[in-house]
Amino acid sequence: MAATSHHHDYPLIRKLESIFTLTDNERQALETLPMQIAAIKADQDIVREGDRPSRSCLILSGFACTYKVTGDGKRQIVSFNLPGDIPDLQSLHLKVLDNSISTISPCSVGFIAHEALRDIFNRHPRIGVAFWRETLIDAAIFREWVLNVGRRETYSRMAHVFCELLVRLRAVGLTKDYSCDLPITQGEFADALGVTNVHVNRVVQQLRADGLIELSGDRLNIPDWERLKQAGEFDPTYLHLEDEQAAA
Amino acid sequence: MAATSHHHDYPLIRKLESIFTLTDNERQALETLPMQIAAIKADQDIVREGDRPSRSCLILSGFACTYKVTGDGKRQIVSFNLPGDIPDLQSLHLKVLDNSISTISPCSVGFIAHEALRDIFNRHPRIGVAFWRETLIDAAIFREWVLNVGRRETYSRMAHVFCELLVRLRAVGLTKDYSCDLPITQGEFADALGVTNVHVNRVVQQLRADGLIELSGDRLNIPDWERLKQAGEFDPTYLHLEDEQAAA
DNA sequence: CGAAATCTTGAGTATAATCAAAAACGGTGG
DNA sequence: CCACCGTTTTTGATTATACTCAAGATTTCG
Repeated sequence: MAATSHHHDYPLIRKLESIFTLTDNERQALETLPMQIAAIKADQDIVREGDRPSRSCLILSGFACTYKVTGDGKRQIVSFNLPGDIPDLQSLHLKVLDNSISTISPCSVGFIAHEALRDIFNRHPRIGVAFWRETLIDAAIFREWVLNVGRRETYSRMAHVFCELLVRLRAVGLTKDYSCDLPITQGEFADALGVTNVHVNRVVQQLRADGLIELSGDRLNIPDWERLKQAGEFDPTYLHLEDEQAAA
Repeated sequence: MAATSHHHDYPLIRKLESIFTLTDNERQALETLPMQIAAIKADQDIVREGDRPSRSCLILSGFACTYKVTGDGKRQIVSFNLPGDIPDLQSLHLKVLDNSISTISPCSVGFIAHEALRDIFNRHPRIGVAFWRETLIDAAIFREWVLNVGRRETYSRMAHVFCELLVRLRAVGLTKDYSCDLPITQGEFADALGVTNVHVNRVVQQLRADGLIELSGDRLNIPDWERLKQAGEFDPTYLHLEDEQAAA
């Protein structure tokens, strides 16, 4: 299930290009970044809290999540990881992982050795800065997540998460208008929002009844973006998308 | 109230030295990092959400916090900022601030121009990495905060915050055994934990009654560290302190 | 000393959790 | 294609946790 590959990763390069124009050298360095590609089934841990990885994982396709667990086994998802994300990039500088990362749907994942990352950062400092920036955006998402979980009621909280997911998916080209694939169960949303699956279900039904979302199976459609944004108090500034289009 | 200064900042240098040994050159560069020092009263914003700062602030003394606000004015503190912290270091690479930073107690703050930071990182790449690492630890603290707010009941949540504060203060030499100054009101804890001040009060009383904390005025003492740790499920791994002493 | 902020207490209410079970869905193998 | 199984979604009834509102006590600070 694993192969070494030297090839593009479009979602990642797309994200970087929204910040600055890559030189040919930089682009080529990224395209040939050595990467071990693996297909991973749904609901499998990619890395676990306590690991001391010597590589980081780039999500090539599929949905994953970063999570932590309390002593009595309650899971808290602290962010969803989408194609183009490198959810454990921090392990480059922090020896021990303080969170686990699991797939939500089947994923294709590229493992990049820390050595290769240090090497490309040395040779292309702007790429290093761009990757630092990515970790800063992750932190911004965590901050917003704290606000969401700490201070918004569940109705608004759910609306907010749907908005974030749509905007982030659009930034990597995985939406069609206001629709996207969303293989996230209500139980997983519960773990992300810090509530129970029963409660998520009731709130989802309200959102549906209010005409803010259409959610069935793996598919999300947002019939009224403005009202959903308003319900979730969603302001995409914290995602730091340079592309005004993507943020709108 | 502002003066330009070229001098040490012990808490910051101390934090960096816990990661690796500074060369004389590196140490000197840090000690002479140009910095505008300002004394700021309690409960003043240092920077505000939406700002586009051209400098970052280093907390030299006093307590501050990073916070965000919901549409209806509810505040969520996403982390406490202690001496040695640079809570808006991210503004070096993210143009727009997505959070505000306010003092909690009177603070001495050093403003460092982004230009000066870029310069020192160019000349001393290891310092750049060390600062990147600091932002990654901030992110780790946010993750733990999400878990705390999302999945722990208030009793445990409070215990956890007291543990985190003590360990972080110890790392910068601001504790004496298991005591420290803690100029944080119950209302501020409420904003940090996502509950009301009334509820914080009731839980603090329980923690006191159970002999886990002694809290009066600006002073915290922890009579039974082991039990408090247990109550808060506190594991300091996420703080990524290299110094085993500090983490214990 | 006096004003303002902070902490404390109480009573009633709202939000969400828990427990339990039924319905719907999705994928699998015969 | 259909029957079956496990998962996910849905519903209902009860309970727990934390909020709201309001007022009083205490502390802090000028």
